[in-house]
Amino acid sequence: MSKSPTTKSRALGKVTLSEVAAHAGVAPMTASRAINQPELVSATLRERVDKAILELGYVPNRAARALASAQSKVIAVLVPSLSNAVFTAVLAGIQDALDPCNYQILIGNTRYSDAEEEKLLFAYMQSNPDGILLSGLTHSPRVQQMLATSRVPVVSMMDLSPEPGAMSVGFSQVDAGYAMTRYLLDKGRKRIGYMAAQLDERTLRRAEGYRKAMREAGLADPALELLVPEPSTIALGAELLGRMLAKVPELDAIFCCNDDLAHGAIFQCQRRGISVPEQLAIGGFNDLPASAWMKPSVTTVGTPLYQTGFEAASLLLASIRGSEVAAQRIDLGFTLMARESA
Amino acid sequence: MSKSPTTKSRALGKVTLSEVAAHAGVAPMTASRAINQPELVSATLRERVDKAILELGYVPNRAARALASAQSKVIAVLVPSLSNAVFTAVLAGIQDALDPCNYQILIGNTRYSDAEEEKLLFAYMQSNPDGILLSGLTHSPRVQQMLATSRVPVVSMMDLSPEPGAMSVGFSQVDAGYAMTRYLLDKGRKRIGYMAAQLDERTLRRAEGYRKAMREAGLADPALELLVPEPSTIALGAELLGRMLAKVPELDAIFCCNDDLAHGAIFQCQRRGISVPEQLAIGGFNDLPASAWMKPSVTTVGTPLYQTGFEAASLLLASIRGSEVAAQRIDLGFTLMARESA
DNA sequence: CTGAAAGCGCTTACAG
DNA sequence: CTGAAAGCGCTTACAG
Repeated sequence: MSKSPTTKSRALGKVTLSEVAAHAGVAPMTASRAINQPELVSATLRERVDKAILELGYVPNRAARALASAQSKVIAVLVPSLSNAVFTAVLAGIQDALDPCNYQILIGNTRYSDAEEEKLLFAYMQSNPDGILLSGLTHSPRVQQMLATSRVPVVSMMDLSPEPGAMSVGFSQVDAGYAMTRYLLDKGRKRIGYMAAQLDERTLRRAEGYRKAMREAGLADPALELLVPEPSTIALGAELLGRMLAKVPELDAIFCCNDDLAHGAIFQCQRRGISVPEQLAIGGFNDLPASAWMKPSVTTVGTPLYQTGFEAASLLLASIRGSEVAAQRIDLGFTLMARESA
Repeated sequence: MSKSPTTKSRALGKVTLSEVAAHAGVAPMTASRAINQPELVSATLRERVDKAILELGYVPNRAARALASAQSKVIAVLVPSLSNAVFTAVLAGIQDALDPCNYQILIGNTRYSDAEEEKLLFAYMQSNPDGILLSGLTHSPRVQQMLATSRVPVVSMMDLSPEPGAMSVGFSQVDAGYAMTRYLLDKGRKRIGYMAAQLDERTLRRAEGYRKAMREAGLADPALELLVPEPSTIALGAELLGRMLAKVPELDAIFCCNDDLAHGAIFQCQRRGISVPEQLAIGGFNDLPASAWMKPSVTTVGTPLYQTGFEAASLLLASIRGSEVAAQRIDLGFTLMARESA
């Protein structure tokens, strides 16, 4: 009550629920109900409490509520990158799905690193999240263990889990890789290269699809693959185009594991005077905004990014609420966007 | 102690500090110290506690700690967009600066909306953040009021505050807008258009710089400006190029308020057979990755995105720690990148 | 260096 | 519909 403001007290010095209650002439419990379950409070008292809140400028203390209720109202989201437009699109979907529910979203950027993912997950676990959204299917043993121990609902995004109990939302990366390769094959291309960076699990699964299609066509050749661990950028796409051509001069098509690489490869072709698609067909992945507008426009695989985030968050919400979860595994599919570059 | 696991108890059912302490044969206080200030605990006890933590799989409860210590170890960051590469670059800098300090970062996407900003800030205030990072200088009265009431340290990013006490990190948007216009003028261009989207405060300040330069050159003409409120995209850049040209056929240069618009405008020129920069010079803003690689490469203004985030977070940290904050206003400058498009 | 007591600001679980 | 009691899991502020 009478703490001198200069004394370093352990309290925040902010307005508390009790003060609101006192101001409104009710018990703290009633003030709490007026805020969280107003329908259980008589109109008169509810108004008195609302007035007190406004007059005092009351801001609820989330930590206290979390501690008392054992519910954090926190959802943790782990994505491998924020600079990659792919994941910001997924995040937009998540935000929209979660927006009405008043959850606090913890966004963690793992930077494609298992160690970072472990660190972030451990940090987030301390907030007792009500649910977790993860990118991809494969995680380190320690991450798997933390998840198993906590028994928090988890939804995986961007690929489909083969495990029966697991919740996942996305599409088959293998099938999508296969589809693009098949498309290039159908266009009559024979020497089709696969160019990939980052080497995350999705990139590798697209490579599987590529190999399957090439094998079926009797055109498989390891020399056609160029996979590097560096982060995927336009600059890298430009560089890899050069290396690819040096390795396989008779190349007639390239499937880039994503659009950044494809854009870089196309810019490089323009600088070298290689005509796309006449001399070299180029396919990308994810259909980033520039792909539709570049000249030549980029043939690529349209993927349900926003929707993946939206559906994954919705599934997680349903699971948190304990309602019967219809589909544990939501296949959103993909679309081959045939344009000018291939 | 003996709660049946089927009973819905108010507790989380997780291992607590007290259990760790009991397991290690010490008081809870000692276990707490072993975790937070290990140097104050004897080696023997420290090891016993560490062992107990491992064996029990203890995860600290952040809410309890926050409540008891009146310190949240949370920093809230509000950015107007996540799909815009500008802000993800800023975020990367923030993450790197904050990484060693074990803060939890709350990333809020205001979507360029004052209402959203208010909503997010109010939600974040409930977590009692130790500090706040804001984008831009201008905010709604309610946001200003929340900030003032809370007395939480705030650092503004992306522009320089004229207010003496305020902390800000960025560069002068007006000066940068002026510099690009001056550059086009120096190239001998006369009918220089300004094309802008979103109409956020930065876009408007760049417009001020543009107008100043045009006025000084005696070439100012309101007809040369095309400002629209829609979000900035490549598609919009392509569309605005058309509208601009229809309005001012003799246009010989365009300053686009950002690179997305510039890319769209250039793609549109390529589709219409307009040569850049011969017939039309095009300048952009922010130096996104594609700008260096496109053909023609894009003349633009390089801005210290990552650094802004890094320095802003560092300044905030210093302010939270109460150390003498050297510069309240950090001007990181900008760089005109002269390339092929202008 | 170690610990017993009290309290942070809420909500749960009961009563009435 | 309203409220008094107890407790969530930690840390502060004191003692020893």
